[in-house]
Amino acid sequence: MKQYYPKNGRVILHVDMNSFFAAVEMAYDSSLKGKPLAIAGNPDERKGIVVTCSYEARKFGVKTTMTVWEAKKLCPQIIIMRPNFQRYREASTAMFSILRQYSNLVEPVSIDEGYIDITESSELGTPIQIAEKIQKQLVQELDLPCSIGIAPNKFLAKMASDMKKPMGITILRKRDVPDKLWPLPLIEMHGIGKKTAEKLSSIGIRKICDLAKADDIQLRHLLGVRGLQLKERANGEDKRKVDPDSANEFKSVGSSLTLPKDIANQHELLAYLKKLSEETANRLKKKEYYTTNVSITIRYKNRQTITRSRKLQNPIYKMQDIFAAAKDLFLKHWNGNPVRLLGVTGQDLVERFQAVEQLDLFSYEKEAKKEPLYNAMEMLRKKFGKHAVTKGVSLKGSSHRPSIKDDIDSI
DNA sequence: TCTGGGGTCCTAGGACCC
DNA sequence: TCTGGGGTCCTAGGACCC
Repeated sequence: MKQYYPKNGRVILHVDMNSFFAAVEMAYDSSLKGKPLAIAGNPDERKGIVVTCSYEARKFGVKTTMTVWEAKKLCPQIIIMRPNFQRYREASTAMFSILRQYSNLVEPVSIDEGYIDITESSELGTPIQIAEKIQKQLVQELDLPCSIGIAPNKFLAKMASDMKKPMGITILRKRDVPDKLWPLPLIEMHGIGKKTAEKLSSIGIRKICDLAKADDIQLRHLLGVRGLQLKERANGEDKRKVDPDSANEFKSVGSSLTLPKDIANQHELLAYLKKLSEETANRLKKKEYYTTNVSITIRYKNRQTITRSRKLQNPIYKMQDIFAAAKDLFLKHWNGNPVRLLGVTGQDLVERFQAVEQLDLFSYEKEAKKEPLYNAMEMLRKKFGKHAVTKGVSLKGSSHRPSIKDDIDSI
């Protein structure tokens, strides 16, 4: 049994739930089982797209991101449901708690997939036995199917889980790479999308084996450092660790909406912007984050999309503050044309307890503002270290901070 | 009858400081 | 008076993923 757990290697599983949203609905209502089912974000046939569909629907050619009307054309008897995110989150939580029975090192990647480092789990069986147990348990306890990849690193595990669906278990060892990975077209590789595949195709790189043997200088020129990283992956190398904490560390939180129709009326648009600010504020609150950068997205009728952002002097979390910043950006950058989509996002997040420290600094700073500047900075450095002064707050802007709070205008 | 909503990471240029 | 170059921050946009 020992040979499955090499001394210098790792054993990583990638668990990928099969057509997750549709499967959860089927587990919830067994009368849906065996039927073509699609989950679509918007019931409106014109803009609604398929988020997930059952394997029965896939037989008709229905695919993710297809519009609802296209799906209905291919499969007239298809059942369309709106997503029940609460239901999916609960199923996801239950799924990950099962995975954690097999190792502490579980890294959720999204609602329906994650990595498990089972290098230290040899007492539970061979990697294949563990994968089989997990698969069986997920079906027995949650009635949910999955595919599992087994490999010495995350990239290969991810590629492996994709190779057999649904309910597959695939091993991809380093020595399997030339036979199993290299023949695949580049677009199948995790991390390579349409644009990158096109770029690489222009220099004759079309399969993963071409990338594995590609010239470093040429790759760097074409794709920057990312190109070299992709080449490593194509050779089956990936040193990224399975990090159980990564899912808790948010970089941004936002909310966006494709409007029911294209809108050019400023008051209507501001009303939507306010709603989106509220949603963003609620989500920040739930996650216990403050934001120090507000960004807006405007997509016009012709799908041209711009993002505009503003770094703030102090962390904010209230809907009114977020809306004021978003409104300001919007009025400054909207060109007056009909808008298709609006979004509001908080970036450069700080955890609440850190944000409170920073807010304290601001009040402290106000008190100290009549003091010579170097003096105030000295005091802050003494209290919080250099990092807090240079990274967290800017003394320079304190005397004329944008009066966001005063800028609120009811609409 | 076209194409959602949630994210992450990377790059590049300009401003500014030393 | 003229000169270089490195480092960091901010902003905008692109590509990718589920």
